[in-house]
Amino acid sequence: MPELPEVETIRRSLEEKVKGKTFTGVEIFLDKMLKGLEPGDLDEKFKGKKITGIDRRGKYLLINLTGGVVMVIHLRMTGQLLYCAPDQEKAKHTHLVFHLNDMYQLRFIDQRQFGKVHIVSLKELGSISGLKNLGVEPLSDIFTREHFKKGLRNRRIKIKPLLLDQTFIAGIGNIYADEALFRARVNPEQVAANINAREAVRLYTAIREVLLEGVENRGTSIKDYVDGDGTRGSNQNYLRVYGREGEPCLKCKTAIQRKVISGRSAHFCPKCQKL
DNA sequence: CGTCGCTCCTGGATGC
DNA sequence: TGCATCCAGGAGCGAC
Repeated sequence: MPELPEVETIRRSLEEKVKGKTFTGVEIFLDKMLKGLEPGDLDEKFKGKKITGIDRRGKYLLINLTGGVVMVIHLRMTGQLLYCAPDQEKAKHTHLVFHLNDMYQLRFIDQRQFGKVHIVSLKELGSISGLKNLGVEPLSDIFTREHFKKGLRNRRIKIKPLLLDQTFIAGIGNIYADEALFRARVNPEQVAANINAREAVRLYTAIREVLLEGVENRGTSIKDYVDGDGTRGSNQNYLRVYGREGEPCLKCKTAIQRKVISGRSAHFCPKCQKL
């Protein structure tokens, strides 16, 4: 579910609520969702730690605590992280409840149970392989046209699965990949190395645009996604290809196609995005 | 190393 | 209505 714009929206909405607050305890309803916190290190690693800020890397949320402790959270497909009043009814699939000293709670909810919360010391951060191997942040200054063009060189993989590869670029998921490819008029099955300079620049620009607009619209809420306050985003109203199979292309009226590429559904206009 | 297919789950939509 | 099947926004893992 949540891709870069959604995770960034959650980060912003949560940070203003919990920054400066202190954790007082945790309730664990499903063991496997929480990693790195044994009953023995509850006090040392968690209780009494104050939240100093929240960062984002790719689709990971990093909640920084005093004492060099970090909560690393990945929401995968259906995860939610909600700041809740204590009397708010517990939603189905609430697996972890973190208690704060303002009596409010940070709740981790995840229908499909693919998400994960790690509580680690700074020196253990490197043991989270997905985080360690993340690629460039697409909205940062070091992600340049040249950086992107270079990354395509010699890659025999199709461009769509490459965009989804988090070690290539961090934070793009299925929705924004399809939207970026449509705007750049690049076919999702195009082999990365065969993308020419002009197309590469278009795709580079499109990636930044769709992600930035996604953040401005506070994320894409198709099914489960809400921010830290439980508020839905509005970017689903502006999607041009994702979820529009059979509907007319907004540019040429050709029916949008859906095709499984590398195990993921890709949505594209067969006329505007010729191979 | 690069690429691909399978897998972890629940539940909503669809088909018979 | 009941039941089976397919599908979903992600990514780690083993196989080749």
